Amino acid sequence: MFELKRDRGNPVYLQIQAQIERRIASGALCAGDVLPSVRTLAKQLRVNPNTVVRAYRELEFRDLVETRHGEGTFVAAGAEKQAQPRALLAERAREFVHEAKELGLTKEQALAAVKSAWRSSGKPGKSGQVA
Amino acid sequence: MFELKRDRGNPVYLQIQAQIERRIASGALCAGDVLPSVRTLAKQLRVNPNTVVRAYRELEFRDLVETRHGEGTFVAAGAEKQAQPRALLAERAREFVHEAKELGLTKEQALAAVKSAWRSSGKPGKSGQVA
Amino acid sequence: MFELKRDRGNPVYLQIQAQIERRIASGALCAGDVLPSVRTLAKQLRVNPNTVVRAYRELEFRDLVETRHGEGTFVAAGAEKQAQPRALLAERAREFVHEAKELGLTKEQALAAVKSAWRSSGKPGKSGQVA
Amino acid sequence: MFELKRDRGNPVYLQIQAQIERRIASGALCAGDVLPSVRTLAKQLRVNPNTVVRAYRELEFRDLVETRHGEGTFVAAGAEKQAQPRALLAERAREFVHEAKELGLTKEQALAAVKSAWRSSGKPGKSGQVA
DNA sequence: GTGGTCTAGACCACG
DNA sequence: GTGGTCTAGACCACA
Repeated sequence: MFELKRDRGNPVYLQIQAQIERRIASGALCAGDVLPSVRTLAKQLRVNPNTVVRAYRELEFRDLVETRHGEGTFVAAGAEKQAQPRALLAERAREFVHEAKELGLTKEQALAAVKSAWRSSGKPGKSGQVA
Repeated sequence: MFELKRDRGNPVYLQIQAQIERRIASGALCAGDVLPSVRTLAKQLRVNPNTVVRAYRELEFRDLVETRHGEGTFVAAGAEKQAQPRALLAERAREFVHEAKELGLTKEQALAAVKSAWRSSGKPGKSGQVA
Repeated sequence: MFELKRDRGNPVYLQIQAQIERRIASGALCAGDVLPSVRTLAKQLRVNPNTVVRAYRELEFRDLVETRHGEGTFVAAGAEKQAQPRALLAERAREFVHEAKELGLTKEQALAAVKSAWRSSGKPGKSGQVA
Repeated sequence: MFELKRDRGNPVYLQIQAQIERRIASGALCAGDVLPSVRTLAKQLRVNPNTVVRAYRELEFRDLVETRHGEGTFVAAGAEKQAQPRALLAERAREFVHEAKELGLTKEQALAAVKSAWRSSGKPGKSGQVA
């Protein structure tokens, strides 16, 4: 379900945070849904539980999730209002465009790269539900 | 000339490296061109000279630049062969697409985001062939 | 300078946070002042550095302090506006009164306890500067 | 009858313990009185019964209450001698004063805060002698 | 030197 | 079982 890139300059806990945020934004995770338990996710990602804890804590700080002691971590009510798909994507699009320009590519070339990547990428999970 | 984002999990020296690499790929920097001196660039970016040194050192290790003692740092001959615009962009496009799908967006929405970002982005620097 | 109580149900990192917040509120710490370095404070309090890091991070999240990588942790500009002495004390006063009432004490007895504690407590640090 | 604050670093079972202790100290609970049953209190506080059990167990360990199998939990004879209102309050007063000083407040300001909190606080429960 | 991230593993609180 | 706090100690990024 989750995927991590273990490279320099891409803290694991931020990757976890970002993925959860995107799933909330897409509606794949809805208010009230349980997140995987800290230990479960840690095991799944082959990561230290503390790293997951940290990701969850920051999401809680931002009111995207809430934790109930002894029960688990849940998507907070109203979380979908804070995690807007368009806004999250716009930022990434900006970065992508910036780099494409620095590489001296034309708009067409950049778009072609996206289309190509879209084709070769597998079908998304249940996020396909968004029209 | 250079731009830095000072946020968590985005090492400055990697950003410097990446920007230089992209300029080499785009042809904005050609074999034999001088890079700004360590001190100059450090001052310009308001960064510790050691950070620039580190970026240059790794570029040298990858044979993209070469330092000539007492003269400066130059783009290496053949650097453009190692820094392929398409390859560099493809990786970013993949990431972009992956996130867009996680956000539950359609291909059209993703492309629209790129087009929009392209429009609202300023003209590139001296990155040549972009009209 | 700092004091910790190591008892159940009083997380160390929260105590550190609270003390720093109170010093900002009192003016003992002003915008721009450096906090003790993570390692220094950890050693002073005989606590694990990570515990201090955690306290500092949450303060940063609340914009009470800001960290400059490689330089240190500083009191943020405008921090004094967020840390209001009266507000911080009012909450504690409420708790104190609640417990005093539960103990069946009169207002006079409660006030007497505070006066007595005030007398037997040492002079404060430089927080005495506030009139 | 009981009130809980569900925040970080304020174990529920300790809050229960402390409240019972204060009521014993105040005379609101006398030797021989029955405490609410574990299940009743658990339901009332919307807490897991085990948490109440734990609070009662520690009170029993300190000889403030005693459990009679099949009958319930009772305030122990002589409990009032161990739970002294003044002593319990003195500790809290010390903490309160310490924080007030750290906040740079004067004695008068601290006392005013207590008086104000006293006024705005509701009448206590059955804690007797408070007018 | 500074702060940042991560691991391994212990012990506590709660259901 | 769940999450929360803390430790000891490693390695990285930055000044």
